[in-house]
Amino acid sequence: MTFASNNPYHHGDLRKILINEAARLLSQNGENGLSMRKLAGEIGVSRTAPYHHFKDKHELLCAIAEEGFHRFDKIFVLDYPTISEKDLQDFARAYLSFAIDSSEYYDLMFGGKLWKSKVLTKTLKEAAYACFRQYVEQVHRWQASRPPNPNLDALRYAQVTWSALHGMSRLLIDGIYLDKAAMNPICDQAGTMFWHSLFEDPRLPRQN
Amino acid sequence: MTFASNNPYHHGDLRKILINEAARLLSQNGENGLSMRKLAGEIGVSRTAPYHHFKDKHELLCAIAEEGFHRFDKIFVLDYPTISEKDLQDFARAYLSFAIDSSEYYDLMFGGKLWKSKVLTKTLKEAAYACFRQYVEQVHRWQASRPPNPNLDALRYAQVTWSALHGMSRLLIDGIYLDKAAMNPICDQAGTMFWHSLFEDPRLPRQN
DNA sequence: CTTTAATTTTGACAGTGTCAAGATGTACTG
DNA sequence: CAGTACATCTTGACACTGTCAAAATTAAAG
Repeated sequence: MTFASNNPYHHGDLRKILINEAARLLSQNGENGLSMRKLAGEIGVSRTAPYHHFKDKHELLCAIAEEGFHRFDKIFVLDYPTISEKDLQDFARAYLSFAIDSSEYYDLMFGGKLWKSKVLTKTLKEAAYACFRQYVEQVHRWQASRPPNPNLDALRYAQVTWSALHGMSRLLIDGIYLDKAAMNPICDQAGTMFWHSLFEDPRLPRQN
Repeated sequence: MTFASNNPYHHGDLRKILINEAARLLSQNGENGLSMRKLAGEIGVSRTAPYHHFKDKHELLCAIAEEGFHRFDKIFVLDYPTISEKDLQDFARAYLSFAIDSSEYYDLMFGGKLWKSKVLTKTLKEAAYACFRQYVEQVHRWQASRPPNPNLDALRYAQVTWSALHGMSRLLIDGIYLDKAAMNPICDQAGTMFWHSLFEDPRLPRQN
């Protein structure tokens, strides 16, 4: 008889403990502060114990990233009845706030370290793509809330605006070119650009 | 008397050889394919020989990144007499082409690995910031070539558009959300957005 | 209780970055 | 030329990493 609802392991639910502790070490000591051995030591278990719950260090990181995506996609459920320029600026702020406040998660979720390997966990891939799909749908809803710009391909728009948010996040997190103190005006600028591309009036004369 | 113009070392100019070979290993075997020991072995020198030319592995990587920036900023010298929408799209293509074709350089130049450490080589910092300054000046020239949008802050605009290019590069290189086959339409979309924000006519009625 | 399977540990291996001491070669000084 | 000073390279060592194989421990099933 198991001694708790679902504790089929010696150590309680070691898998979950590993993920939590790993995430803690990660956000405390950064990328290089997390090693399999230190993680095991911190929990009080032998060096190779984690390998019975995760094939790899890679697989552990995938699990953490997946958890990150589940937290992240709460950002995309804000569908206002009608969208304003300020709403887009606030959306940018929300995206960047997550990226900065949970930068260790963000690094994992959108870092080449995981993605370049091409062997992402199936569940992680799903979580990641669900996030983007949700955003594309959001764009469709935004488009529908006003007389739409017929020249706008929603997918391309989603890709470019996401890229901008991602680029801003990366530059801010890594401390390249962008200063965290300037986050608000940058978000304003981005939101404004997003806004005008969404609803740009096609009857205007093109200037080129 | 030295036996060549500037060969004060036993091994020829080992420093330069190290940088070149390191860059080669990097673009051939990727980030993890470059270790100090393998690098030394490949050149045919002992494991710690490189440490007399670079204090750190970090410092070696800084040197490579610096070289990358010097190649990179050739992209920003294209100042057309007058700028068109297509020019901006082509500029985006040029940026992404460099990022993708020299992705190992790009990873170093704009990767958290170096920047997060906060101890960048002085020369690398200068090269990196010179690149961005050059772009800001480019934006000023673009603005001057037409009746400018008075609502536009050139610095903010440069930051956001660079972020977009950087984000697109990252997503493409890492294989997240963006597909390399779709690079052209994505660049078109980005260039169009950049264009309309640059010269948006302030006399138009805002729709919000 | 015995068998089976799940879980953890110990020991080992190859690889990493980097330091300290010594060896070797090069360049300048008398 | 001799001898000293310095730059460069090598050898040996240390602590750390991810991960495998085999043995030991514990829980579950028959």
